[in-house]
Amino acid sequence: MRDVARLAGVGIKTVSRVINGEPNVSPGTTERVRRAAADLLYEPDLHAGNLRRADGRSRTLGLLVSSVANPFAAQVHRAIERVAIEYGYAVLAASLEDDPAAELRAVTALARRRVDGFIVTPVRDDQSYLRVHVDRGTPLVCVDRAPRGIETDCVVTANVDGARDAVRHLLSFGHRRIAFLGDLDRIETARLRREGYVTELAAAGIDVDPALVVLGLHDDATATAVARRLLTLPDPPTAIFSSQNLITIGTIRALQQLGLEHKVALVGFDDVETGDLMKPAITAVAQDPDRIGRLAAERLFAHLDGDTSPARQVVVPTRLIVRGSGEIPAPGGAAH
Amino acid sequence: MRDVARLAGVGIKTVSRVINGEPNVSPGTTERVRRAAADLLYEPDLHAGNLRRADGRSRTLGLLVSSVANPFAAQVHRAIERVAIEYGYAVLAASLEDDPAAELRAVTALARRRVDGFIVTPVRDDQSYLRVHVDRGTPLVCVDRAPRGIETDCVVTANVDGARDAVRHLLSFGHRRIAFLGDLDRIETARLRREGYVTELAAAGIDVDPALVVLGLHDDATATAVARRLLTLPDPPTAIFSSQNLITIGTIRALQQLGLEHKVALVGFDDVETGDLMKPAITAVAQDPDRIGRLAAERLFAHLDGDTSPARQVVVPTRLIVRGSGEIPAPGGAAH
DNA sequence: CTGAAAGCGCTAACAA
DNA sequence: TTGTTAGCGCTTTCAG
Repeated sequence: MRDVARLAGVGIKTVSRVINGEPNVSPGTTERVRRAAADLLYEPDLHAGNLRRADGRSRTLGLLVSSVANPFAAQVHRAIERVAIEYGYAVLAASLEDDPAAELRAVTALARRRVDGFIVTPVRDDQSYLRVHVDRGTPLVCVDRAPRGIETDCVVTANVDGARDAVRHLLSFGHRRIAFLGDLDRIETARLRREGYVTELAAAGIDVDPALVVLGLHDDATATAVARRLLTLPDPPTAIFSSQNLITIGTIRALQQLGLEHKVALVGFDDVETGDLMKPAITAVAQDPDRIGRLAAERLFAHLDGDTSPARQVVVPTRLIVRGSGEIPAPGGAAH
Repeated sequence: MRDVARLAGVGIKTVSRVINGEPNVSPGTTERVRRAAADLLYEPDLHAGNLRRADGRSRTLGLLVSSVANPFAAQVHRAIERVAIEYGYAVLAASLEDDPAAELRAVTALARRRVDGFIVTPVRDDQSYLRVHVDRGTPLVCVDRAPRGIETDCVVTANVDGARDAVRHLLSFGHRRIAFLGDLDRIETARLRREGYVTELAAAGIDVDPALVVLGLHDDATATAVARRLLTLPDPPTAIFSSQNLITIGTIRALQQLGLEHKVALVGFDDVETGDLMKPAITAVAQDPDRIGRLAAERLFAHLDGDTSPARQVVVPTRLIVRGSGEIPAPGGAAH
């Protein structure tokens, strides 16, 4: 910057003014400074400026997700990035892979890089440790899962309602024996979807058969094995509600292996891309990652802009996509 | 930091030493400083330190990809992140959406944040503008596409060979009329895959029928329309090579709509997730995003560690996944 | 083993 | 409209 000032024949502060578009610089001077900066390929150091700048903003925000490679998280990420760019922000993203220790490490790493705000998918039992950062003026918005131990804005999918929709849909095709294949129960979304399943069955006056409920699934291979076991039970389910993408894929594989894909109904939570290309096409409860990401980012920037309204939870509705696999009627069961 | 020093009853430099794990601090002092830092919830400011630190490293690297939401790019991203974490690095990612202007904007945004290195998927015709950064000591590695106008390390998929494999596979099932559905020709990977298609046909003594080659496809809806048109030609192709994920999906849809999915062979470049669940299951030339990302990151850190070996291009081989759609023989054609 | 002083690149506050 | 001085939080250098 000093070099630019020297080359332009001005003081260093004038360069600063031009760089930051501050007023009270004559057009001629502005032009000379610009030219000098271009000649020297000068690139201002944002972080150096922040050290002294009144707002001290790094114009960078931190995002913690399950994995940047997870399609749902990646779409949320993209939506956040779109909003961030509008505000001149860059995004530092970190993958947690559902590891509580990783959550802590990532927050520290981002805090040391002085991100202006956090968007976090909670993994730990307790997010109260984040209060320090919020109190210091680094706002926090949670996505996909509600935080615990701290009151903060949060944007989540309508997990319970979505699951109820799925189960109600299956019930309407006469199913009474509906299996539930769920993820690790310590994951909030998994718990809520199971809750929706139980609630909707109860509302229909059906007792949950524990033999048809399997939790703790986390990958498609295990899901396939479990689905195969359920489907070869003496009294098998006539329909399956799979509560997560990989589980749905594993279940489809099991159905195909047993030649049951046109006999046993299936509704998955979280849409399977290319689900419309399978036979039968997959009926699914689709989430709206784009909207979730956008809303989360907007809440974050609202806080950065000084909004101090109380914490609120935004619930983004799901959409049932009817494509075939969920409309297979129960054998001998009541019609639609 | 001053507060921590005061609370611990030591000088500010001693705090710095403890924080950075420098030697020559007595265990007792170290402990007092640690405790004071914990009490005050002190979090060192990485950027402030870099201002004076000899290596001036922000321990942050910049990644430019087509889109963080693109499954291929997201997997590359995750692989890079894994290596980055080993080195104590965080990743600033930006989506370019194949927009040349976005490439420039993103590089500037990251340069101002003083990333220590760039991993870039080139979009523009020319990357020579990046030489400034390289000369200043910010290494650059390109992924997925080769850079132009600058010599730098680069990790890419074996596009030509992969395409040749696909076409050779189809030829071996007696096909002579093989259609090519390609992306925008200005995208390097699209061009190379077409080149592989042309080369392999030529090697088999077959002239390319221009009516069977369609370029400029970028989404599945257009691909569906184009595939339908080709398949309803008076003299339609007996096999299709689709050169990109979305195009493959669009082509499958067209085949299904026309009831031709078991009649016309299909091989796609870039594996379709859940391709094994379709009927027929989709034969594909799979890329290896994990390896690509890992290798790119390793090259970058090698440079950061002082490696000054000349620029080299690393080509990551593809793998043909045989699943069914690619093994449909040509009608009346020679057998396998 | 420890601390004081200088300065990294920049902006705030003020003076000219 | 412009420049000067101080200082952001930290590390370097060097003296104890």
